[in-house]
Amino acid sequence: MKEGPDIARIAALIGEPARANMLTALMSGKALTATELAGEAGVTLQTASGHLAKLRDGDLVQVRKQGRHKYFALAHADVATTLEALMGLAAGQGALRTRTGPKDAAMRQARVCYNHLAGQMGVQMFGSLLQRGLIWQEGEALGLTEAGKGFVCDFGVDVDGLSMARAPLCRSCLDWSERRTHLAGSLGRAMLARMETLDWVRRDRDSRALLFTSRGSAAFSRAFT
Amino acid sequence: MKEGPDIARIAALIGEPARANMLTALMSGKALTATELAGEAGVTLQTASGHLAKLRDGDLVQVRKQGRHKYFALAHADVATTLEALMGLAAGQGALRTRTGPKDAAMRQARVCYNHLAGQMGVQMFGSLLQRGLIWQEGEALGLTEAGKGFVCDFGVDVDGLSMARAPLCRSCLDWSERRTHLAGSLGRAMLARMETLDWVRRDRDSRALLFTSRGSAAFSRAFT
DNA sequence: TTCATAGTTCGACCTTAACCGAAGCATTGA
DNA sequence: TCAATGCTTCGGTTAAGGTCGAACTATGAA
Repeated sequence: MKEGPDIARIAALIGEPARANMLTALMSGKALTATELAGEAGVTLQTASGHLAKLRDGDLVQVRKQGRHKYFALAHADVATTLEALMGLAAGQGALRTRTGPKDAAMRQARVCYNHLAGQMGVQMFGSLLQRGLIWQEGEALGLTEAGKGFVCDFGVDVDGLSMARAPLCRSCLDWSERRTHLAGSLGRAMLARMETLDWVRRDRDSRALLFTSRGSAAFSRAFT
Repeated sequence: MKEGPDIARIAALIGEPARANMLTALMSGKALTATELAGEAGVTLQTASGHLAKLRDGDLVQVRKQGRHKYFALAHADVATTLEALMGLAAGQGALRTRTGPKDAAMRQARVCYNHLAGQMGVQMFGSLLQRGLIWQEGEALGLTEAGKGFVCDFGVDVDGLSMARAPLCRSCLDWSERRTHLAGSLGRAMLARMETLDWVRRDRDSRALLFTSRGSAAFSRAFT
């Protein structure tokens, strides 16, 4: 009856609509201020403040103070993974919030997950890298091969700089729409950033969807067949 | 503000202590009656009945009627996966329900997850099978190689019978204590069942812990080095 | 200093839902 | 048919917690 970790505490934390909206918004990977999150959740600032304090207590979000702003972000990648798992369950039973909006298709094709590429394109990239022996996978563990290191360098990402940092280079993340793994970790983040620099892809103003430019779309399928 | 699947609905479903206890109990893979679940959750039968109806509505559990009993089980493996993810978060922040009990160590070493082997031993078995090329993994997809088929047959599991069924043979499942993948799916279930038949391992009466016999422990490490 | 903006705290409402007692079905067994 | 058991439904109570207005504390800018 009372074995294992206390699942109810954090599930309840996520299970409040206002807080769930905030967390969903933070899945974009961007750090948002309390006021912005209040807007996302559709509550007043006071209410949001209370919620954010609870999320903080529960170690689901992380705060950075900057001047008179407070920037909130997901505490770590595991939180994003868990949220995706929950989305998988919710989507599986066809319980999309309202009707599936026009953005839904775009979201499934490509979107930002925490800070890396997810959706069909994300899964495609992951599969391509794996098949060509540029990354290896063993259980949950994931890494870049020597060949992969070369490839990523050519792509324009500073691998050595990334591997110096203490954050894991490669991480796997389960896609809620595709139910497949895609590439997360600091490399996943860097790859997406690089694609944005190359103007392959642009972020949608007010959703997590990613819009590939026609040039980017062609280049992407050439690079990750 | 309202994009993506409705995460709050099911998180709230899980986020009620009584319901969370029931779901945790069902992680054992055993189907339990309403009365048993009421006991697990520490509520009266009426209350439990209400909770179970909600879990049913939310497609988290599955019911089978048998005589005047109603047997409840997790709806599908994805639910178990999500629960494990939540446990990972909860355990990560050191929020074990009470103090870590005496059973905690045993649980981490070996326990039943839905219906297959989890914990250190589960991860060890998975790693061994993968390294010896008996199973292959690509993204979330997982399968048995030809060599693996032979191995499993020798072990005493009827592979052909399993592959006839429509349930997936191999599935990966993330371990909350080890943070690594272990083997789920009908094969994972059959492997555990076989080990029980061989009396390598016995189930703890009232927890998810698995207790290896001394003979079984030796045989296990010989089989899955 | 004075004003404006970002965020927190307090207090009072109010909705929601968990809870159990009691009565009601349904299935089984005598 | 009658009793026993397993589960569900109903009603009323209670507790928890989300909500916002208003007052308060920072930080920054004029």
